[in-house]
Amino acid sequence: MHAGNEAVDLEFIVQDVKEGEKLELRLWLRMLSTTKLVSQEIRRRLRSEFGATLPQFDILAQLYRERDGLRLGELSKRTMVTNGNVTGLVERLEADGLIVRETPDGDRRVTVAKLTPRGQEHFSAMAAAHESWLRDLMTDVDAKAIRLLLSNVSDIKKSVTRHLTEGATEPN
Amino acid sequence: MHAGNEAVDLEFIVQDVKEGEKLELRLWLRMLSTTKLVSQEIRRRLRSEFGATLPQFDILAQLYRERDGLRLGELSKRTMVTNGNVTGLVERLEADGLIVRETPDGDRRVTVAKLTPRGQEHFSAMAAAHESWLRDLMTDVDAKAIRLLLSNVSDIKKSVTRHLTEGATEPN
DNA sequence: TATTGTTATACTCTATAACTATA
DNA sequence: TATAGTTATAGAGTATAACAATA
Repeated sequence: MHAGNEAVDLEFIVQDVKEGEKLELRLWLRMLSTTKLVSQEIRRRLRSEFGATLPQFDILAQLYRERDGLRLGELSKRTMVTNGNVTGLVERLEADGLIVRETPDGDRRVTVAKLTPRGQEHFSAMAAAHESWLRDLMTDVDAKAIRLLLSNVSDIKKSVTRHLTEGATEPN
Repeated sequence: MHAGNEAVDLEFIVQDVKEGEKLELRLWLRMLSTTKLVSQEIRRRLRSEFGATLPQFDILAQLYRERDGLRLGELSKRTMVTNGNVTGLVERLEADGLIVRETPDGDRRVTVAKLTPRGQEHFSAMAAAHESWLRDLMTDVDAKAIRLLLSNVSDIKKSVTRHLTEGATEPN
């Protein structure tokens, strides 16, 4: 796919320099395609085996770890889904009987969503399957690399978050 | 949020073991949330500054690097978008005057999509902006970590791909 | 007035399957 | 018969903004 042998060394150098200038871009594209690959598979399985979508799974996961439930605004922040769209997601999950909405005494503007017993059971099964899918898909990656990735991906997230929040609040 | 001090050590150990058993899951969740964070920002900027979506950007990027264009089936594979949906994406881009569809002589079933001159110009500007957004967002991550991530994320992708293709073809 | 959610809207993406034209 | 694309359909997600109820 590349040019003849005579030019290999030069090409290699040139390519290396070029790549060195776009490390962030290359990493992003690689993360994006990898995430897309895995997401599509996970979404497919969630739908066929549990009739759920990824955003729904995300909502349930948040509520599963908060037995007392979460206010919709908080749910919105944690899932990075806008308020208006959280309403729609929560409505579908409520229609499925997996969660309920309650208005606590004291502040009637507030709505708290929490899992029903059936929702807990259902999510528990989903989470177990989900975890085993991932273990299976990543089985060739050694634990050391995963630990490293965990920390490095966190660093990326921190960097991005910092730049986004700074940009929003107009820093010094 | 956690129990009293007496139980701390035990809890710590238990949690460590638990986490040790779910490294893949934790990594996936972290990658997913990071990707979502970045994607939302990139999508927002692509839309507001270029009136484009991420899947559209992806299509254009593929065509940009193949001056002679690509058959829609190939485009479908590379972007991980189904044939039918590629048709829709390509139609919108053609309506915007960024690409054209042509049927080569020889096999009239085939459709090749390629960038128009205007599409090349437009994408060139998008790609430059895109690259600088990412450099900016990831600016706090050092080059060494990025190089490491590049290789490790590749390993993940390979592992996932292997397991998906094996599963599909029923291996030995 | 500010906050919490809801409603409304318009688009795009996604998945699946049936279908047409060509080979 | 197999292949390349298209069409059709249904359902969700996403972003934005206007709105109602409550504080």
